[in-house]
Amino acid sequence: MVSLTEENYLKALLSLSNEKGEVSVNELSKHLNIKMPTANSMMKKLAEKKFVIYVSYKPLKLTEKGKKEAALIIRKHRLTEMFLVEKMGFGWEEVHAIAEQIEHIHSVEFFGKMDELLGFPKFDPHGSPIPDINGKMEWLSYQSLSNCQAGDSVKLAAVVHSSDDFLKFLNTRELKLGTILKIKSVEPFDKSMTVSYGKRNDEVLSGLVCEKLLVSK
Amino acid sequence: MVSLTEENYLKALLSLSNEKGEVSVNELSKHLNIKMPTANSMMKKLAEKKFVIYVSYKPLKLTEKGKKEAALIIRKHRLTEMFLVEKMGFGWEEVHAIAEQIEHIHSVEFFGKMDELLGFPKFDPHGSPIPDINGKMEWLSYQSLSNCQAGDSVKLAAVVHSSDDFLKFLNTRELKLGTILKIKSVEPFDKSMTVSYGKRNDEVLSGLVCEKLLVSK
DNA sequence: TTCCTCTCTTAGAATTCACTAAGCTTTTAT
DNA sequence: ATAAAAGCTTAGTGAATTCTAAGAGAGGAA
Repeated sequence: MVSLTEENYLKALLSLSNEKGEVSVNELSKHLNIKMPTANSMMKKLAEKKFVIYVSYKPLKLTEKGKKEAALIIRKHRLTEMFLVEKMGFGWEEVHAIAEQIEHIHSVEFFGKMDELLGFPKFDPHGSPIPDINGKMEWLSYQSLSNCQAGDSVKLAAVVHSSDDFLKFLNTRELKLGTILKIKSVEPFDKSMTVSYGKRNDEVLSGLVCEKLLVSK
Repeated sequence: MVSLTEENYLKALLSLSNEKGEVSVNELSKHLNIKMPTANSMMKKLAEKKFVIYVSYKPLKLTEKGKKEAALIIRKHRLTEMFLVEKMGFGWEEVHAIAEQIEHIHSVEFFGKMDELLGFPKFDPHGSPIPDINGKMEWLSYQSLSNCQAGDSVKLAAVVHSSDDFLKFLNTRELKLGTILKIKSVEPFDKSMTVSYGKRNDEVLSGLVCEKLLVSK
């Protein structure tokens, strides 16, 4: 049995996992807005339950069991986001907070039905991959728009760490997943880019925005 | 702020309210599967929050504030049940357990959208009335099938205390809300009834079943 | 190397919500 | 009317999750 609180810790651990799959207690506690000692004792608890490998003064690692558990929660979150957008008419900037709650619902049938009604989607409304029922997730091979050059023509495939405000900003610029961006120029000073897409010509995107846009060629 | 636990107590109090609007601590604790002292101390807490009128050794009463709060939770529950049946393809016997969890989601927009997509339904899949956004609920004027007589022709309008098993039983007999029942005879000994409806003639319904079927004329 | 700082851990306490045991009040039955 | 039964309350406990305060370890700078 995994409590709601434990689920949130597991999800955070997976999101924060770097290439090494390691997360510091410090990072974790900041991400969850809790104090370090709280995170620390929870890690001992999750270690007892074999979700986490905990060694004093060492970074945290999810076990395979922990990764799967976390991926299944992320699956529920992303399926929900997709359902809210596709079947209920919400905007992509509105769904995170609701999915954050619904991801904790215990009902295989409920999420199975969502999956089916959506036609077994592979990605959520923000372009993030939806793990399958076994917790397997395709890792994205997208790159940041920041790493592209003038002259490149790329497709907007996903957004990262998408806050509501950032998504609303993208709405005002009519930037949606699938949009083809032609990079006119890159300003070396602040990494801002001038791009054209759809009916819009020579829109300027700040370096910060470009970093958060993931594209494929 | 009302916790998930408090919400469950409030909902139970409203469901158990009799004509007088009174509920005993004993009833409450049995209904929620908790021990009496636990219910008792929660009642003191809810009394402090002005949801309940608590007087030692006297039955419990919801305040107007408490009734509204409870009705809004029941609203979320019943809207969810309707959504699961109408928009997601669940059977009426499958939705209670899921709605029991989703009713605690905090999002006005989420339930507003459900309501809209459903066309502002007045009743849930079991025939129970859905309270409006202000917590106002139309009280049903239906009567139990048990109170009808041979010769009566009535419409199945709702089911009470509908356990999954009871609803599955109704499925096997093709008994749905809206079905017109013609009462052929009533067995005085055990109150069982012989009824005809749709393509079925002379089906026998036990007294227990008849009690749980609410009908209109 | 030694010290400073950042990070991590331990200890102790608060809150919420559950329990058992035992005492008190009200109702019911004789 | 009184005793037994049923229901209600108080008191003390425990688990889960959070916190603050303070001590312990690790890494970098001089």
